[in-house]
Amino acid sequence: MTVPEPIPQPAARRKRTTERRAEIVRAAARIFADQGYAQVGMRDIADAIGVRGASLYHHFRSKEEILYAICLTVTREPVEENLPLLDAAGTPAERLAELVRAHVRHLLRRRTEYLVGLHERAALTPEHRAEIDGHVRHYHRRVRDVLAAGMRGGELRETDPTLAALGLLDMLNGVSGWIRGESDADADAVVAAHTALLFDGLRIR
Amino acid sequence: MTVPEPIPQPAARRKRTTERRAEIVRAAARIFADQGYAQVGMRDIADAIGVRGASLYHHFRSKEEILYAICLTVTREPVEENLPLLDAAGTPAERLAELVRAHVRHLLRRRTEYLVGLHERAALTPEHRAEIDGHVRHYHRRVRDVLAAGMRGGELRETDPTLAALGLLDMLNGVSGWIRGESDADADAVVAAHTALLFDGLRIR
DNA sequence: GTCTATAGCTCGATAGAC
DNA sequence: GTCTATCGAGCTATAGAC
Repeated sequence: MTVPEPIPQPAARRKRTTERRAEIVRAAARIFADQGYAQVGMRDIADAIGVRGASLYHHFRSKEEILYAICLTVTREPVEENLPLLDAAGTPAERLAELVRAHVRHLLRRRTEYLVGLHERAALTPEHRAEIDGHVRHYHRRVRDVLAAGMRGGELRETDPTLAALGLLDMLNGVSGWIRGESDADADAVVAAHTALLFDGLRIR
Repeated sequence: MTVPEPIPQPAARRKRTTERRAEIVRAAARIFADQGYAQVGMRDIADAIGVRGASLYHHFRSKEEILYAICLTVTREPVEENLPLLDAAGTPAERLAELVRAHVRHLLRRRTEYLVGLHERAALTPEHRAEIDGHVRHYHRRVRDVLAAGMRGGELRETDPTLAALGLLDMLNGVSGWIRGESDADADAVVAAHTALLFDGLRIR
């Protein structure tokens, strides 16, 4: 019998699809964050992981789909991972404080993705843009509703819950612009300061 | 005698340089905010004001110089117009509250410029980038110093003044992402809510 | 799964007439 | 100050070999 041996591919040339995808997204986020989405070419991303530009099209249909993957990381992931904390035990203020901690920790873990996902949404297709905006609005509404519940219960000061939720989330997302470090402890230093600022305010009374 | 009459140029074709510059900047900010700096071509900007692309190069040396002009509006202008309020009479908290009001009012007047200037700095040349970042850091330092003065004087709660200034400015600048309206009164509704949030906090004590 | 090669565009910027 | 015309560079994406 003459069944031909399978030709072994050079190991350096193969890589499992799923990890390659993640590698591309991570590299792209890094470069997009530094230079801006549209200034970056597919060749730049390919160079960063040691392949040719054309090879990226085996994993993503377009450059925009890479951006879409980054945006999902900073919108759908927080919805799935952080919002359940708002359904846990405790008062509204306690649950909100837990969300703040989880939000900043996630933000530090995915810092470059936040920098891109917060600033480059204009480059998404209308369909992707609509989905991403939907996640953002969902997150905001849940925060607003917990704020409103805390006000009804007498735990939080009466104010417009929509504006309060916008202010709170703007403050938290702005952290991605300047936070340094890697660990949850690095995040928690910011969490302590911002939680005190948000709940107790600047002024001594 | 046959002195030739000067040929009158069609009025629609002439426009004084300074107002043309402002017109270009305003149109560019609008389109950059909608579509992102790099997605927009010089032809798009030219179309919006009814000229050909080449004509823009009589007023600006490059597309980047238009972006630079926009960024100056949202960084140098606040330094020049808002920071003097921190030197006025009153306690640190009172002067800070005046700065918050002026900041949000300026932000609403130049809303599209803020959307661009906050998100597209990566596209500036290194020299322009350095100057813009310098204005931003200057503004932040002055806010931080007033916060620190308020803490020393016992008017404000003790906390890291650098983190507090970053949190405060992130909250204020985030307003550009969702505020609607035109007038100072529209701005002041947000100012009232955010000032209460920043100074008194969410929690009832 | 990655490669070479290139099609097909679009864009920023310039030259020179009016 | 604006125009027409165009250069040359750079880009995304595809075709097809390996």
